[in-house]
Amino acid sequence: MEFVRDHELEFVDTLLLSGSRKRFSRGDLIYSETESPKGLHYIESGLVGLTKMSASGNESLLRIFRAEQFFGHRTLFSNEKYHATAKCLENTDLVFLEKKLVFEVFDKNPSSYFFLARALAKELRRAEDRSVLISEGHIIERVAYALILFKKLHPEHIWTRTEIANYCASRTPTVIKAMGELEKKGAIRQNRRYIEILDESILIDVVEDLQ
Amino acid sequence: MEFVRDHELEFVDTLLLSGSRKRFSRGDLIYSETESPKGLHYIESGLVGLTKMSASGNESLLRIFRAEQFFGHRTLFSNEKYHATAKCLENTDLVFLEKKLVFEVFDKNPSSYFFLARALAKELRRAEDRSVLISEGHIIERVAYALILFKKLHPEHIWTRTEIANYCASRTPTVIKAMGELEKKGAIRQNRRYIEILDESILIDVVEDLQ
DNA sequence: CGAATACTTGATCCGCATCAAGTGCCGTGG
DNA sequence: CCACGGCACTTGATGCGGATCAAGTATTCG
Repeated sequence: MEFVRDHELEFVDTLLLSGSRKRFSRGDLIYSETESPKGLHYIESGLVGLTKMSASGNESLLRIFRAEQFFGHRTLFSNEKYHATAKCLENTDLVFLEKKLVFEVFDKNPSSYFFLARALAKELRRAEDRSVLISEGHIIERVAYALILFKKLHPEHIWTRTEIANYCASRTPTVIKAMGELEKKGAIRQNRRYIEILDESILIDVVEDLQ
Repeated sequence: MEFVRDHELEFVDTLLLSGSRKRFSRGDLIYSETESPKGLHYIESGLVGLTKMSASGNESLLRIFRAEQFFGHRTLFSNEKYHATAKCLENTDLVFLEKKLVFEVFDKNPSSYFFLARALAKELRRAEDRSVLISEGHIIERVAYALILFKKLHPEHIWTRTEIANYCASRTPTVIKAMGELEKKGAIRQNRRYIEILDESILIDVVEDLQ
């Protein structure tokens, strides 16, 4: 969840002033599936992924939160238990905001729930777009789509092949082979773990070809 | 979107009084992808599916709305264009609520956006649960899951094999074969188009076995 | 009663999961 | 600052689940 800059309101600052700060490392869990929310989380720097594991070993990467965004809001305000796990994709500095405080501040600010609803609406669209993608596309399209999306939203992060696979509902070796194809087409260049997009239009073509 | 009974407020009634009624038939489109929302829709009776098609002919069934629920809310309040298509799964009686009116009534009622956020939160969880399901499960689990869900949420509807396939990110013949398996296990009985669940615990086992 | 839609079954094929056996890189701790 | 342990990356071989195609039957609705 991110509050739109234009409308950024003092109540957000109020919240952040009263939070407690903590540093996490890549791989650390912030919260786990089935736990009850104790508050809201805000990212000062770093990257957090919302993932859901299955016993068959598949880990889905459902949502990604970056610096200056909140997360944990869906569960907190819906009065449920976490349905997925929040895990650091990078070393991350977090601010934790006590549940009681969050509700106080939100209830005092009439527009807060409107912004919350807007954020959830956007996340719902993205979740449904992703589910259409993974339910029909060939793997090369899915990877192309993920690369475009990641470049746009989280360009600073070094995406591992496994993270891409988890987003694409595929597996590491398959993603590596697909990226080999994309490199052959001249769409990307791979240099060690770094992925450079040479020609985004080729990626877009790949995605649209079969959609 | 559904307003919780306990909290059902007069503003909902206010809205519905000022709406215009219209009857639709199975298969009719209420709105299509890329259109701009003109208002909010309410179902008096019937069933509406939110679907997204791809040129490759796959149709994903993303969300299902039943009697006494609103739909079109995600797009209306997020100020986007529709990302999917609303299509009647049964003959349906709708109430259409003018955009301007909806915003007036919502803005006048402080709790309205809270309920909207809660509804979106629930829909987001369901969307993500579905995406985990379709990204990892064997087809028999997916069908079992869909049958449990449909029985719980929309028991009155006669679900076609194709609708189930669209929800499960699969295809009609595959679903038919999976349902044959489930019938062999004694979990369900099929009688023409009607599907009877004989032993839900078997379905649950199937879902949990491989998860 | 006829047309459209839904269901069914079997044959074929291929994309990708899976497995295995490496190599390469990198951060971290001595 | 270097060595080493743990990830991340890579590649090839194999097998299978389910998509696809096709042809036909059943059912529902107008």
